[in-house]
Amino acid sequence: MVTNQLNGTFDETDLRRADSLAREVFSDVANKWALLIIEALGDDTRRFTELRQEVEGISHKMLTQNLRMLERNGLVERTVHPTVPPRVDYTLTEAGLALRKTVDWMCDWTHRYFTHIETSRSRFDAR
Amino acid sequence: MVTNQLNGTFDETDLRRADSLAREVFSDVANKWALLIIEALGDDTRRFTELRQEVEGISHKMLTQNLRMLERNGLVERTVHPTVPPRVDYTLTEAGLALRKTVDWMCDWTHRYFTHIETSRSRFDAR
DNA sequence: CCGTATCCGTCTGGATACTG
DNA sequence: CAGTATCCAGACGGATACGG
Repeated sequence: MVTNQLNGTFDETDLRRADSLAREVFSDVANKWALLIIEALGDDTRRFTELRQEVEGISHKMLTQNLRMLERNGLVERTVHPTVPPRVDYTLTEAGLALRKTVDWMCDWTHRYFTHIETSRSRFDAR
Repeated sequence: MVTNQLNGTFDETDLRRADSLAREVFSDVANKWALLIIEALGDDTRRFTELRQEVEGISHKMLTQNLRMLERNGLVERTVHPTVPPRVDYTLTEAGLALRKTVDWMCDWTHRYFTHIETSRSRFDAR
């Protein structure tokens, strides 16, 4: 489980609280769109429509939904400019940036094991 | 996008192939159950039923499904012992172990930003 | 013990239309 | 431009049963 990384600075109930939260956040964040959005945000500030273009194949609905979720968990900051037409900027918070590092590593991994994956797939599919 | 990590040792078509594969693998792997299974496997060898217990809440079906997927992508090795009753062992491959490191980091992250996330959530939910 | 197949409700997620 | 609401097809995922 996700809790075997916990160090022992909490008491019993805190531990259980941390546990269930960790599990919740993990379920929230460990999904395709969320991670792709985080990756797309990078170090910059992005507008809604920019993100929509950069995260290929994402629908309007999924984008708002995931952005709300990321905002709720404190990974993304949303700033609304009261102009006409409205302009909304999204930026990664410090926590978001930290998580992005791990997403970067996942991307690295994908490319490092590119060949391995490809051959393993065709070997598997050959049955 | 996931491709901005590519270094230039491929030609045009290879690049596009690597791109779409990366995207595919990313979609496969970036899901709750897959990551929890990888985390549960750890450095050891696990049997089907052991995994079923360790990954809390996973159903029989989801476990087999994800294990097949991980096997196909070369993250998990499956060895069948021809005994009665049958015994099947699952182990992370080198690629799997490498990916597990990033999952570990994600878990670390969850705990490091525990407080931040919690306060951000209650702040958000207060509206 | 491990795996596959089937059934069937639930939820996801896309398309569309409408507000500020 | 950004966001919300509604509708609905199709995928997901759990329960169950059966086979090796």
